[in-house]
Amino acid sequence: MSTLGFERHNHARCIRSAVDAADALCATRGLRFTPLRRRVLELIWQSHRPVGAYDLLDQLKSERDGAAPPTAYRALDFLMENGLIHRIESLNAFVGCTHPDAPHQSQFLICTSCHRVAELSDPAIERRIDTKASGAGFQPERQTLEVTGTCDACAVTR
Amino acid sequence: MSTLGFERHNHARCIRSAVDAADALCATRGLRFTPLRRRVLELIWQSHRPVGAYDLLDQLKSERDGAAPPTAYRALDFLMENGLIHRIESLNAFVGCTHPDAPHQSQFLICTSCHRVAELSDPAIERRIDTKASGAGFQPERQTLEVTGTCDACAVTR
DNA sequence: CCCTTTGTGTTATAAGGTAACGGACGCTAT
DNA sequence: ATAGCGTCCGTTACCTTATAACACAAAGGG
Repeated sequence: MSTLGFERHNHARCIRSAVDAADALCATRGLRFTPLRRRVLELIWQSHRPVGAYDLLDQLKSERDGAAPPTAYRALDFLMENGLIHRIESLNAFVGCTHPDAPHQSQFLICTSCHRVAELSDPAIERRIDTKASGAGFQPERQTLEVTGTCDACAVTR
Repeated sequence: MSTLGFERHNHARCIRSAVDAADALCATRGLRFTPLRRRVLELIWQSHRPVGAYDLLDQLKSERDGAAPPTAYRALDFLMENGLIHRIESLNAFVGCTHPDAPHQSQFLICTSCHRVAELSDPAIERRIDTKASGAGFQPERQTLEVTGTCDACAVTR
């Protein structure tokens, strides 16, 4: 199995399960998963590549009249606050979260060749960073880890 | 000693030594450390807080005629390429590198209260991330680790 | 059914970043 | 010394990303 693990997965199912999970999560927490928010989450899940807010906005514009930057950003804010998507800081872009139920820090492998992204999700690294920061007298709240490089699918192709 | 360790340091010396180090490094590598580049490095080192490109530009404008965005960005690019400054991705801002001689990944503690920043510089974490990524078949090239939270000086004050 | 809260439409503007071209300056080799 | 070349910087224009502020609509609780 390759790094980012996207070779043969059923992506339609992938999208559906992400949206279903979001649905359930919002129901549980009493959050309003409005049509706009749902649609934005679907659009983000169209691929495993991070999506820029304005790319998203272009799609929204073609679907609903009067979509403007705040239309996109407000939905993105909601999705981020509730852990349904992550922001890739080094790309100013957004990607679906693969396990929104379990709280976790942002850890990503980013392929500079195919631009796909995978969550690393390593609790050991997370703890280690936390310990190191705390040991220095710092109270850590949020971690952002972004590793750029080449995924093995792309490495083979070269 | 507190987290970010800035209580009683002589900041004038701090700036001077950073610029001297840059000077030496450029001499060694045959790079042109022009007045503009030197000045931008000095401005970035005015504090241990990350500086936005446009804040920098405002200062440049007051010092030299016709400073425009490319004036700032070109100098910033040079300084980054040569490891003299780091970019804080989550803030779209730049901060001086505390040890430009030793190649290392970007690791930062960022206080959301005083906005000061310190390099973590933990080779063990760096290696561990590298190992984990490689183990997943990914060829890592660059790491960005940014931890936001509260430094102990700010924690006490609350 | 009214009221409050939350979400969205709309306009405007702020903040961050790059492309492209021309001229100036500093090398090096003749 | 100077011609030629490469790098650096000035300059203009423009693009991308993000937020502020205000008005209206819709949802949900008494």
